[in-house]
Amino acid sequence: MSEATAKQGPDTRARILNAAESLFMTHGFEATSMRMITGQAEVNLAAVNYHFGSKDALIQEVFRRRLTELNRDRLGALEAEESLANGAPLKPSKIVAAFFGVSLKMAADTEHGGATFMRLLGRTYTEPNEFVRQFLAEEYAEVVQRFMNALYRALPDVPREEILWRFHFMMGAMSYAIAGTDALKLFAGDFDDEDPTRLMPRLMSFLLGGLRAPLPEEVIESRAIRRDAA
Amino acid sequence: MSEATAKQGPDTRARILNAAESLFMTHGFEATSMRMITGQAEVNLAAVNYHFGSKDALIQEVFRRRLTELNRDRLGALEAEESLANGAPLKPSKIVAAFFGVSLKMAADTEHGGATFMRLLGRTYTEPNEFVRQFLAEEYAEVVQRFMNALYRALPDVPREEILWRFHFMMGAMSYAIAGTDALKLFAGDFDDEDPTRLMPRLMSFLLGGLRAPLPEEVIESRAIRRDAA
DNA sequence: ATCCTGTTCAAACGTTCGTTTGAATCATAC
DNA sequence: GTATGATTCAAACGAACGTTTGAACAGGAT
Repeated sequence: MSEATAKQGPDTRARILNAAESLFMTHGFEATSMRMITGQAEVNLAAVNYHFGSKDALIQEVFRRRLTELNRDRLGALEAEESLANGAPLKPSKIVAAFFGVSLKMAADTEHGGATFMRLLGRTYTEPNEFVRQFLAEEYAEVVQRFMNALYRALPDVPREEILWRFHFMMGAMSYAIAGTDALKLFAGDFDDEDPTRLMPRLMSFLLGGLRAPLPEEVIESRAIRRDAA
Repeated sequence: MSEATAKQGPDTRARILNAAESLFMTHGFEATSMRMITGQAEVNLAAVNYHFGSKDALIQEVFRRRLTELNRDRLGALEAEESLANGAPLKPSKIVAAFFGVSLKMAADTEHGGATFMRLLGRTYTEPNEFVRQFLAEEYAEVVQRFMNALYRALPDVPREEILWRFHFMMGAMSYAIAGTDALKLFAGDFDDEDPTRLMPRLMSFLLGGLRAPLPEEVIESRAIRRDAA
């Protein structure tokens, strides 16, 4: 063979990744067996270990494939705003829109499995599995750092710790929004699924409202004291 | 034996429930084996099946034990506010504080395992396991209905669908806030764990900011149109 | 002392898991 | 054609899983 990959009909590797992605979302990592994956992908049981080495390595590859693209798009959106701003601090709404807009865009892509992946990702932030968490942390490190710095510049009067927390809250709201309607139906059985494109403005309003909310009294007080001391 | 329960040293049932709760949080349901549970609880392997019937039934009991108390407290807090209000609609902040305040209070109780449970619960809203979701839905139905109705009364001008979404977002933010610092460290390695009692005011500011945020333009427009038609 | 009932215990059950193996199959290079 | 290296395949591996079993043990009532 010439090099790296290739052969057989509709590429075995991709078939496995797609089947795994979808099954992981439906059943979770542990509850998804190799036999379920290879069955749905219509490949031989041994194919996973041949192409990826192990089940754990397959899980990593499922995330790597998508996260690379997702985080590249997020950084791209941020940099586009930054070059528009010409060195001035960005508006918080632009920063939030860059990060979460890209996420929701992938979540809306039902054609190429983006929606499936984002729901899987939302679940995985709280995943107990140690090495999955470790891997996510590494993949996210740079992007989060960049966005946090943009927010620090945009909100110089808000304590950094407070911004960090609120970013955390925003991630939670988004994850639920995407992981989704399932959980919503959990609250209201009569809930209509309706047009998912309306999610973006809804979520954005909520996130910005939360981000710009008045600081809790404790924080205001402690800052006032610190200012007095200075 | 007289009736229901009892015998042996430090109650076998409770030992199993505590061990299971803690292990489920650390490893997830599927990755936690009966042998791990009975090992940590220092009881015989067969004790789980004897006392609970099956692993699935044990999972249910772990949740039932805590959720019954949690939802009773939530309803209690809501009713206390309602009786204070004397029939007038409650302020949204009071409603939100009743629901999420009780949650955070349990999350702050590290003495009796409340913290462990709340982190487990946060993870479980997005749990793939079908019957766990089904069970959660049943346990939550009444409480959520009551709180939603209170919010409908408190915010008569906001479309009910919008309130439902925002409640959903709030649940997400809270879950992340509790499930927690783990995920936060995922974003910022240098993050200090610090005083968890400060979480409550932080989260409450964010939630209320989000809940009271201006409606997205789409919604405002569609309401204006509807009003014109009327 | 005897029986009864609730509980514990060690051992085993059958099933399913992730992984490994070695032969079969295929496309290309010579 | 024949050799070569990549891929597929059916079958098996040992380990771990949730559950069941039947005997052992406990305390209270008769």
